[in-house]
Amino acid sequence: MKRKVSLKDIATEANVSAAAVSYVLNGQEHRVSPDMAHRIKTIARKLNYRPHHIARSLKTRRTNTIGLVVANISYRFTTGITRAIEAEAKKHNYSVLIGSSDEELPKFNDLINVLVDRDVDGLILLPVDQSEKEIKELIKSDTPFILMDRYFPDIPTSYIALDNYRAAQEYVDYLAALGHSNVAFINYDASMYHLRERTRGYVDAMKRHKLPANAKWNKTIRREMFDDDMRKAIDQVCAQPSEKPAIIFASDTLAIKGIRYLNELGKRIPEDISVISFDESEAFELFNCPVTHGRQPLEEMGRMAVQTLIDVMENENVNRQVLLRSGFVKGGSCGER
Amino acid sequence: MKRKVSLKDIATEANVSAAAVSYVLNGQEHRVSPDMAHRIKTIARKLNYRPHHIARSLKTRRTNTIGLVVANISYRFTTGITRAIEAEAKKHNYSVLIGSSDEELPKFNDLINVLVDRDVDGLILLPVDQSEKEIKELIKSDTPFILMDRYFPDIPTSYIALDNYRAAQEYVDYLAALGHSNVAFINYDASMYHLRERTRGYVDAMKRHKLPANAKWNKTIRREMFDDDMRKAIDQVCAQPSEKPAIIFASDTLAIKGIRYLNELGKRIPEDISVISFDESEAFELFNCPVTHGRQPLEEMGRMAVQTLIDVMENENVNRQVLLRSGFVKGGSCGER
DNA sequence: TAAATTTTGTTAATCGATTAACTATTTTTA
DNA sequence: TAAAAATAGTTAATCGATTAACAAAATTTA
Repeated sequence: MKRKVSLKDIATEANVSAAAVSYVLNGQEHRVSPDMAHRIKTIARKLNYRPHHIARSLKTRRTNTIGLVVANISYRFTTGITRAIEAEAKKHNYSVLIGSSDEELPKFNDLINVLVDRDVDGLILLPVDQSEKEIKELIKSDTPFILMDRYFPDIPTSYIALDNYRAAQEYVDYLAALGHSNVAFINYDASMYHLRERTRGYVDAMKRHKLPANAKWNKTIRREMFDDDMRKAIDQVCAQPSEKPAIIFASDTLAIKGIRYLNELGKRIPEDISVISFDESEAFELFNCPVTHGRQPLEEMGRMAVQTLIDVMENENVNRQVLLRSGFVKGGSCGER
Repeated sequence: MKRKVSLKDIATEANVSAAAVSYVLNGQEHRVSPDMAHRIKTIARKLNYRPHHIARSLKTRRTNTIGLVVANISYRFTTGITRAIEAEAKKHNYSVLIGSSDEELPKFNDLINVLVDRDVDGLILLPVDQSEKEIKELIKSDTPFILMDRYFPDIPTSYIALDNYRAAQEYVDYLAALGHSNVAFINYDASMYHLRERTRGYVDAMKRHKLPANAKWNKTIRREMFDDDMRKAIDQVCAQPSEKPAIIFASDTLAIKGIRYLNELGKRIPEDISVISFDESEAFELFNCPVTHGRQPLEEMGRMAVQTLIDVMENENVNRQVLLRSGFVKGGSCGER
């Protein structure tokens, strides 16, 4: 690649010092005469000057880059949130470096190190299960960061997340209002707080409606026994000799697998069973019945994440916790129509 | 953030010059005595030295970063290829900066400029429709880059893509072998070469089988009239008073929309009509019939893309064109079983 | 009018690492 | 043993931009 035009080239051409050029090109015009400012800007444009970020960063200690560690690049949530974050970052003149932890702690750590090594100015993290220790280390290291989608209530960090507790309650309320009294909840058995909040919301809402939320209805799936556990859970829910049941799936992956098994069993949705999924999925597109599901306010999350991170970067003691309300898309999978 | 440990800190502590430290830490150990090399490495480890990429880049003019411009971050193809590229890039000690053009030419140009401004060492591009001019400019600018998935046969660039011509023929052959003689092809009307190759493959294969590939069967959809054109195309295909037809959709988005409309029409797949999709989609997951589709060799594409780009970066006159063979996943949407 | 202030610049150090060019010492070769 | 070569380092310039500190000239103030 050819060498680019440098500040000095402009300075030479304009017969002034490099400092003057730097001032003019960085909003410090008032330090030189209007004439000179104009001359420099004209020449810069003529030579098609592009500032050399690297050199600037070396001096300013800022790279105008933020690091984003997502849980898995192929989640639907990821693509949406990435897009929103990049858009907002661009507005503030930041680029985004993305890494995917694939939900694995070692990769998560690696990525943080790589990004910090690359001198990102700050980090937006979707922490993986069991990463509390790492997050605490990160606080100590003085690296500006915020958590997103997932967080640890006991660790005082800034975060932007969904109000999962509230969303879960709303789903139960919705099903209860439709006359359901047998509402199952199928969740991963992960220790992640945002997932536990979903279960807590379910349980509390069921109690409030005086409906059962015991082990018969409140199910967990181990990732390493995904298929088996899912089958067992659904078999048990369907075995209850009572009125038409409903299942709330705590994630899209759970919903897809669950609905597939319900299909295998010949259960019709919503005639034989109602279904709600916490997240949406492309897989619902061609399903014979539109699936009622939550909708994460991705744009808003992305926007707030970037804005909050910038605040944190600019002011060490910013500490902001945001819980956003989930949207709710009524399909037909609860027999709505 | 705290100041990091610098080369100089190590030099001071070890009582040697910074140059010596630099040599030792960059595989030039032979320039100093084993003793000293050992002492320096010990101290570097003790102080937890992390090289300052920015400073290094300023001097070496390399950032060890490659830029990737995808067509749309939410395509399934994108997530897969991104993952593959990042993995391979990491092996070669490169980071990846990603941008999404959303199939829009102005965004595509912007992104290239942003990435070049950020001093990426090279670019992997999925060019958008009508971007020939920009690609030619890029060649002139001496920026190392390769094209991926899409390319322009008249522009001498390196590229990694699918053999779309061949894949389309294979689908026709497959349908013909199943006894189909009415095979429709539904494609976008875009001018992009990789899409035209799909149509060309279809037409040539139909001719070879002495089957009709005229306007009745060979359909195009305008993006700006997507729904209308799709309905018309499918209505016409279904209106042909003849035996059971088949449709090959030239992309997953076309397939999803098409299958939805077939559903609306009450057409059963594969009883009333056979369907093949060029690309796979998550949306097929919950469809009542597994959809027969192509499968792009993502890992291989990503690997070859990074390797080729590195070759191009290291050696100006590398010019490599690679056409990979698509995979083929037989579902049941052609009445296979 | 003299002092103080503002305007309009410049100079030079600096960020952290790389590397060509050099020196001094030791070892090898002929 | 003298010359050549290898070994073991160091010095100092450099990458491109930023910015504190300075200085000369012009303008304002008292």
